[in-house]
Amino acid sequence: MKFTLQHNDPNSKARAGLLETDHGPIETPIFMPVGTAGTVKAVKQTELETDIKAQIILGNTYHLYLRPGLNTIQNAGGLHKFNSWYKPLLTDSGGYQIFSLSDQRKLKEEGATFKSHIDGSKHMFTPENVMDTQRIIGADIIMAFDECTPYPCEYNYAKNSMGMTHRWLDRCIKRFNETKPLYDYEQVLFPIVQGSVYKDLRKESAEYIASKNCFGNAIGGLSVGEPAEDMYEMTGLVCEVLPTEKPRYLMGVGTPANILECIALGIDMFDCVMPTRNARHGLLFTKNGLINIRNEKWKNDFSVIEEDGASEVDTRYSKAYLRHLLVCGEQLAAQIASLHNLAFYLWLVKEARQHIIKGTFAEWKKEMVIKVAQRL
RNA sequence: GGGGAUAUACCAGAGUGGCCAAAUGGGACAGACUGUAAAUCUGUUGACUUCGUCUUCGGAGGUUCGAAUCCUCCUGUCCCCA
Repeated sequence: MKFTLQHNDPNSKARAGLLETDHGPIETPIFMPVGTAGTVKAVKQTELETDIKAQIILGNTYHLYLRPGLNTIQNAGGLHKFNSWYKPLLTDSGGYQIFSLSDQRKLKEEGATFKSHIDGSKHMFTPENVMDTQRIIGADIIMAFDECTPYPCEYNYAKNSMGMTHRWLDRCIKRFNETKPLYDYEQVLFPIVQGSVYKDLRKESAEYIASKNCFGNAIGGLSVGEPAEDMYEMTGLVCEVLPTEKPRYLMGVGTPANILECIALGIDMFDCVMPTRNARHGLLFTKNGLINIRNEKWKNDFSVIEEDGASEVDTRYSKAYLRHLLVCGEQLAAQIASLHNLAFYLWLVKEARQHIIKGTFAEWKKEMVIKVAQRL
């Protein structure tokens, strides 16, 4: 695997790069659609390739481990073969589920014990078995096992948690280095910076993570409810510390404006459920702002979803029709809206990349962050 | 023609003397959603300027300190028997 920095924006920390994997190239900055259970909800793989032009998607260790289970994934020959997605894959480690399923798990130095959200059965995740599991799933990029701290988070809790995440990282790296890919392509490990919203912790964590010299680095524990200003401050601070020549992945972010702001701070990779989940709930992202397509005002608006939209669905269907489908609870609504939102997100980062290459990113971004946050 | 049942807010449907501006569903209208326990969740849904006040439970009248609830008549709907 190889990461090449291609351009630096003259007026910000934004950069354009190329990440080359055995499953194909990824042009950064990039947005990675979330496909937790081996599927980007409501979107077919064909559509991911042709309509959305996704270059990499996510999977989740916790969910895939519980269902269908590792035997099935291994028998399939890994997740790429199982879900017929032959472009790059990234798996999250289950660290986020320590946060989101916090009432169903217990944390110890050894690892985390979970009660399955599906059947209540008990399971233990350790840095070692999470590495093994991600070998079996076979994502191109795998994530270290960490604790994603909640917000707000007491300083002492954040500090102790960060310490454990660091110790877990050492164990992840050890296990990762002791094992080999099960399939015939390379896998790389990204460690995760933690430290909540505390500058000294973030700096310490970033330095620790950087010292491990992994292929790329991630920032976690943000976009969990803190003010956007805190998220930007922490991201900026961490990007100052993380090595320039390696890809930086900001986990779980975010809104279109969040993404643009963080590209400007030097982030290369993003993922977020927002475009897909909000699509299913009727919120559309467009280059001119947000549309709650369920609102009555679209009932008789037969204009297309987005005139110069990035997806085929944008000019094929009217707002009134998509609203109708959503109000009726029709599955096609989720499909159209998800295609639209994801295509917009991919368009956004592609556009950002082109502006970085042209050197016009900063001014373009300034206008866009306002436009995309407007309510239509 | 005879007998019986029923009428409640946008719809369905509880409520059978005060705790009822009226349960619960649905619908409608709005909001939330950031490494997905989410095709989920929350709020509003008689009027007025909040506390509160006023007008509502087919219609008209009556009983009562007090009525969606009891009585009388009227109107509508449904069922059974001829």
